[in-house]
Order: sequence, then C-alpha cells, then structure tokens
Amino acid sequence: MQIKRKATVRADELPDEKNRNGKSEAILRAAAKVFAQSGYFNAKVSDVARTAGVADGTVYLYFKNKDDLLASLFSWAMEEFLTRARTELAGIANAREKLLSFTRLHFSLFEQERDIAIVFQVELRQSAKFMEQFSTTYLAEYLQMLREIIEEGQKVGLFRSALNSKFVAKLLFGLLDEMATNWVLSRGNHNLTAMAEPVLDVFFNGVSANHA
Amino acid sequence: MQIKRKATVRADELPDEKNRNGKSEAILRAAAKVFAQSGYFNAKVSDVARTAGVADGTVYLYFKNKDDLLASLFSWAMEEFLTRARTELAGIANAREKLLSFTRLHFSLFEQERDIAIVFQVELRQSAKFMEQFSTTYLAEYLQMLREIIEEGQKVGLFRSALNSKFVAKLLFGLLDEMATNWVLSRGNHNLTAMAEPVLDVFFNGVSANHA
Amino acid sequence: MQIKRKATVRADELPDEKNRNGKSEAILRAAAKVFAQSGYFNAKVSDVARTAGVADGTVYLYFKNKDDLLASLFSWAMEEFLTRARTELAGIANAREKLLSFTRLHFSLFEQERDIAIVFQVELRQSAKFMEQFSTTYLAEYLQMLREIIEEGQKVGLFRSALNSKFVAKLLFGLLDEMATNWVLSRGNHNLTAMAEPVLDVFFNGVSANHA
Amino acid sequence: MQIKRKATVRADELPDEKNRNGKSEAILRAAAKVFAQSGYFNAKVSDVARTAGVADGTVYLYFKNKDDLLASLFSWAMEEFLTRARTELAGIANAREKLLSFTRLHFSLFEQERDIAIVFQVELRQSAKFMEQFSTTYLAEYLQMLREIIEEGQKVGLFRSALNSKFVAKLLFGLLDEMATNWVLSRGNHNLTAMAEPVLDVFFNGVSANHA
DNA sequence: TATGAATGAGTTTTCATTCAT
DNA sequence: TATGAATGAAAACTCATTCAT
Repeated sequence: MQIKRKATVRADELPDEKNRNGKSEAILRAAAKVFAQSGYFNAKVSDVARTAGVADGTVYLYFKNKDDLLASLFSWAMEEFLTRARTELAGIANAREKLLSFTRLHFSLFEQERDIAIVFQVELRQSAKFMEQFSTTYLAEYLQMLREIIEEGQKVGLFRSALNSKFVAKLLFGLLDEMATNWVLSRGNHNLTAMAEPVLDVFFNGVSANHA
Repeated sequence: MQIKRKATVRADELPDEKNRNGKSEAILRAAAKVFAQSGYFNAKVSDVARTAGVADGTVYLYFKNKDDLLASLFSWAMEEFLTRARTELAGIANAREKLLSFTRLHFSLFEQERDIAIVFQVELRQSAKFMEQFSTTYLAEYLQMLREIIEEGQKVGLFRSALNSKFVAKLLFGLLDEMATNWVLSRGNHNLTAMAEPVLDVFFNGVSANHA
Repeated sequence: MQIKRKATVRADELPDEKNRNGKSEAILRAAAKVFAQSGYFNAKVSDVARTAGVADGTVYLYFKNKDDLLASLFSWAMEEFLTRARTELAGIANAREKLLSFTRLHFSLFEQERDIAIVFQVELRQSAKFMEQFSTTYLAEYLQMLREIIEEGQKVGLFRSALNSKFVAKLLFGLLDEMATNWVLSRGNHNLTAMAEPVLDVFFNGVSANHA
Repeated sequence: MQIKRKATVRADELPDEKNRNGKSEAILRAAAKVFAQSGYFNAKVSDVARTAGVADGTVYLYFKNKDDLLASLFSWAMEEFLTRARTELAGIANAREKLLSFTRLHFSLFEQERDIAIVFQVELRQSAKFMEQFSTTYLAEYLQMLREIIEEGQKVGLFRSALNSKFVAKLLFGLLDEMATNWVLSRGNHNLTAMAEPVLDVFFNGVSANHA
C-alpha cells in the first residue's frame, strides 16, 4: 500500500476561511464510519462519498486516493490525541498520575469516537507496509511520550530503574492496545475508560502476591 | 468477510491414505508465504497456487475459497500450538514456570515460522468480522489455558487473588501479542524468545520500585 | 467525435471591442501547446486553462467543448495560412515559382509554430470522423489552391497536361504532408523549409534518369 | 502511450497446437474492426471483446492492455506485409517493376482489409509517442526496402543518382501514404490498387512537361 | 483428482462540464 | 465575463471462481 499525499494542499490544512465548509473533515468522518463498518478493503469509495453527502469525485478533490483516506484519518486522529495529551499532562507532576491520565485520555477518546477506535484497532493493522510506515512516525511519538514519563518515574524512584524504559513503554502500549482491541471486538458493551485503573494497577504492581 | 467451510471434508482432515501427498498442507504453507508477503487482500489465489506448485483450480479442491484459506491457516496453526502447549505444560507443576514455558513456546513457534507469525499478527487483523469470528473459538481456548494457570497460581498464593483471572489472562495475552507484533514489524532482527523472561518479569512484579 | 460550434458567437469572431483582451486566441495557443505535448485525448481542459492563465470555466465561455477547441484551432490556423498564401501568390506569375512559394510558406509557418505543426500532423489525425469533417472544408480549399496553380501551369505548358489536376494536387499535398510529419516526428532537428526545393525538384522532374 | 508487451508469450506466437483456436487473431481482427469504426480512444475494450465473441477479461489473457492491442495489430499486419513483399520482390529484376509491385501489394492488402487500412492510416497517427516508437522499427524496415530498390535503380542508371536514396524513399512513402489516407477517408469508393500506376508515373517522371 | 483457459462482476479513478457566486 | 468547486458518468482492468477436459 503506497501512501502518497495529494500534491496540492488538502482543505483540512487550509486556513479556516478556505475550509469553512469542513468538507475534508466530513469526508474523513464518513470514511471512519464506512471503514469501521465494512473494513477498509471491502469499503467502497462511493460509500464514503454518499455517507459524507458529496459526489464520488469530490473525495478525490480532498484526498489523493483511497489509501490516502486511511492515512489521513490516522494522522488526523493521532495529531488530535497527541496535542490533547501534551496539554493534559503538562499540569500533572506525578509520573503514576501522568500514566493514568494518559491512559484515560486514550480510552475515553476511543469511547467517544467508536468508528475511529475500530479503524485504529482493526483496519489499520491490515498491511505490514502500512504499519511499518506509520510506526515510524506518530506511533513513535506516542511511545516517546510514554517513555519520557517512565524515565521520569525511574528518576524519582517510582519505577524500577533496572528496566529498559523503551521496553517498558512498549509493554504498556501493548497492554493498552490489547484492552482497546478487546473493547472494540466485544462490541463495546463494557466501559473501557474504567479499565484504565485496573490495567495500570497490574502494570505498576504485577500479578505476584509475594511482595504485597 | 464470510467464512464458510467447504461442505466436503478437507483433505487435511482426511485419513492418511487420502492425504498422503500432503497437498492441503502444501497449499496452506504457500498461502502463509504469499499472504505474509503481499497481505491477504493483495494476495492472489493464483500466486498461492503457483507457490504451492499446483494449478489454480486445485486450490478449490481443498479449500472453499480464499477466505477459507486464511481461516484454515489460522485453525491449523492454532491446533498445532494448543496441542503442543497442553503436552508441554502437563509436565510442569509451578504456575510461574508454566506461564514462562507457554510464552516461550508461543514465541519460539513464531520464530520458527515467520510467515505464520506475520499472518497472525498482521493479516488476521484486517477485518473486525473475521476477528470476532475467531476470537470466539481458538482464541478463547488460548485465553482459557492462560486463565487456568493463573487461577492455579492464585490458589497456591503465587498471584494476587484479588485480580480477576479472565482480566489478567487478557492482559498477559496483550503483552505477548504486542511483543510478537513488534517483532514482526521490526523485521525480526531481534530474538523474540529471549524476550519471554523480561516480559514475564514485569508481568509478575510490575514496574513499581516501592515493593522491591 | 461530434463537432458542434457553440451557438453563441465565439469571441474571436466578435468585433474588436469585445475581443480586445484576445482571450480566445490565448486559449487556442494554450490548447495547441497542451495538445502538442500530451496528445489531444490525454490533454486535460484544465491544463489548457492553466496554460492560458484562465479558470477552467472560462474556456467554456469561448468554446463549446474540448472538441471545439481542436476544431477552432484548425480553422484559425488554416484561415491564417490560406489568407497569407493568397496574398503572397498574387504577386507571382510563374506556376513553378508559385508552388515553391506555397510550399515554403507552408513549411516556414510550421517551423515558426511547432505546436500547431504537431497538432496538424499528429493530433488532428486521430479520428476518421474528424478528418472527414474537415477534409471537406479547409483542406478542400487548400487542395483547390494547388489545383489552380497546376492547371495554370498546364495551360502554359509547364506541366504535363495529360495528368489530372486534382490527382496531381493530392500527390503534392501528400508529399508536403509527409515531409511535415517526418519533420515533426524527427523532433524538428532538421530544417524543414530548406526541404521545399528538393521536394519540388522531384515533384517536377521525377526520379527517372532517362530524360535528364 | 506506453506500449508494453505482455511478459508471457502471446498465443499468436505460440506453436500452432496451442493457438489452435486462434483466439488471439480473432481478438486482433475484432480490435481492427472496432478501432476502425469508433476510433482508438473512443473504442471500448468491451466492444472489442464482444465483437471477438469472448469475455472482457479474455482480451487481457492475450494482450497486456488496450495499447498493446493497437501495437500488436500494427506488428501483426506489418510482419504480414513485409514477408509477402520480400517474397514477391525476389522474383522481379527491374527496379521500376519492383516499386510498382511493392505499391500494388501495399494497396491491394489495404483494399482486402479495409479495417486494418483505417487503423494504419488514421488511428495509428494519434500519438506522437506511438508513432515515434514504431517509426523506429517496422516503418524503418519498410523504408529500407524502398531505399534498396531505389539504390538498385540508381546503380543501373534507371533513377537519378544525384538524389539521396533515403530522401527519395521517404518521398515515395509519403505519396503512397497519402493515397492510402485519401482512399480511406473517401470511404473507399474508388479503386486504390488502380492508382499504383499513375502515382508511380508521376514519381518516375515528375509533372514537368519540358523533358517529355 | 488435477488442470488452466475463460469468465464477468465489481471498483477506483479521471476529467469534461456545469453553475452558483 | 470570470471563477473553480463540485459533479457523476464512464471504462480499463483485475482476479476469484468455475468447469470442460
């Protein structure tokens, strides 16, 4: 899957006055909905267009092709999340609290935007090429945020210093990712945000009884 | 993605004399290779056939359709793994040791069969429908094995009894799954099996320093 | 290819005051450039518009459709050529000299406007329907001019009277057309106008040695 | 227009036993018919398929794409012509007679296969890229045949030796090409082959009366 | 069982053209 | 007149699947 951004500036990157009608975002939301419902490969661009209330050709005015729709959806949601995460974490001192807050933000955004959650947890995993491509950008930034909090916690003696922070960040991501996938596949009938605390409890304390 | 098993018995389930030539398995191995390389949706059935050294039509003598190829690949590998896991775990008494052994088996099989690992970690995730379908069968069995070990550990005081065993089993699966995905996407240049111990260390003891 | 002239009068036919800005001609020149570069069918109207420095919609204020752009280009260039040819030939008495002058004019205009030459020699040939349509108008006029000169030459004993003048006119056109096509395809690295004399030498005297 | 031959051997190049059903040739004939009727760009591959009595997809079993259909049509007809021309010319001693025979063959083949004539004279001229591509292969061979005959005639004093043989070959081609185009566009109501002699008469003797 | 030629449904994408501003 | 965002029809091409041999 080759992801190429449209050469021309996309409307969602244009100054407000130009993107006043928000067509670009409407198409992305429609794409999330359709991809979540049918799966990326089975989804038809014309379904996305119809859902967005525009003509087929209009989709191509804003996005280079179907792939770009998926890629842009990912970027858009990731930027949103990372920006909010940075803001929220800035006001928290304790590393444990930071991780909890980060986790809650991650989970609550997914609960608010279930379509996007499905795309992230299921549709985005379909191609090794796609994943490789993105794990080097936004995902890396996500992991870096976690890593910095963990190192911070190690410095103040909250977390075991012997553990490699990158490794721990990946472990935590794995935990959260798995919870999210599980929630998505279980049709979301349980409260995901409420899982943040128990998950982090195990992450912090492990499952062993011998040191309680 | 509708998964329908061929009405007729598949060759790999036939008595030895009928499956003597092992064509069914050859096709599955070819499918793993091709799916791993091109991705399930981009893979062509004719590529699978050519890789397996059979004609296109022959694939349809053993499998109902392209979907069935993916489904059968999953079942085949899962049965293999679960059988081996049950055998190996039977000889181990300690719950911790059991989890370590289970993890090592999971990881080492992936290292031995990288194509299958890729299909499991990447290609199988492409469709919510597909995942829902399978998370109810083999995956449930996988989780059940973990759960039993955990409850065993809780009974003998190895693990915290306050934790919900099903929840803990999912957490562990998430950890292992993430490690595997990471290994697959990082092009497998690091030793996966060697990660079993550090991962379980965190799983058992958590990352907190205050109870060391 | 259906060629329909816009019902409204085209700007290039309007009184000077209306076509003061010469937008119509600018669009035709842009069309020549773009058609020459990409070929008529591959050329996009929006490319023509951009090249002409106008908006896409503006093209349709001056021309009925894409076909009309090609047709108008042909008419415009043909009228230009025929007018100049008539003027130049008026001052020449000898039929041979007339043919030489005619040929030189044809060739030198192509050398001056290579884009138009390409459109004439290549792009205009793409459709039997299109060619049939135009061979009945301007091309007929072109051939008529040649025919008159030939008949003039026959009257004064310069050319063989036994030859059918219409046939000879077509032969000469064929010769010139072929030279032009060759020059266009050979990327114009040789001097086309200089070919006028040798071509006419063969046309006048043939290739036989026995009557030299 | 990028012309790429299918990597796999095309059926019309296969040994007789494999191409027994002649599907490849049937498709080429259908393509000639459809291209002649609608023009290459307006022709739909599905029309070609229907005319050939095969499914759309079958066309792609024998030809890489629509372009390849045109290119193969050209090659196929050219090879046919060149082979026959070489055979026929072998038995003729006189250079004049050779040119006459060559011309008659060219014209009579067009009269026998009007669709192919149309494709050659009209549809093949649509793209400078296409023409450049082919003028370097088969057309070059055609011109070379003419050139050799002309040089042969020059050696024995039949043709003026002062004339450049390559130039003369192109002139003759231009003459024949023009006759053919004219015949095609005039809807073939006149006898083309019968034009061979008068055309060559002018070619040999020119139009001048002064040396008769 | 095995083959592989043939099928034809299905979808992305392009781009000429329109029309509200 | 001029704009250019939006439209949506249209077609090349792919490939899973079938079936006569």
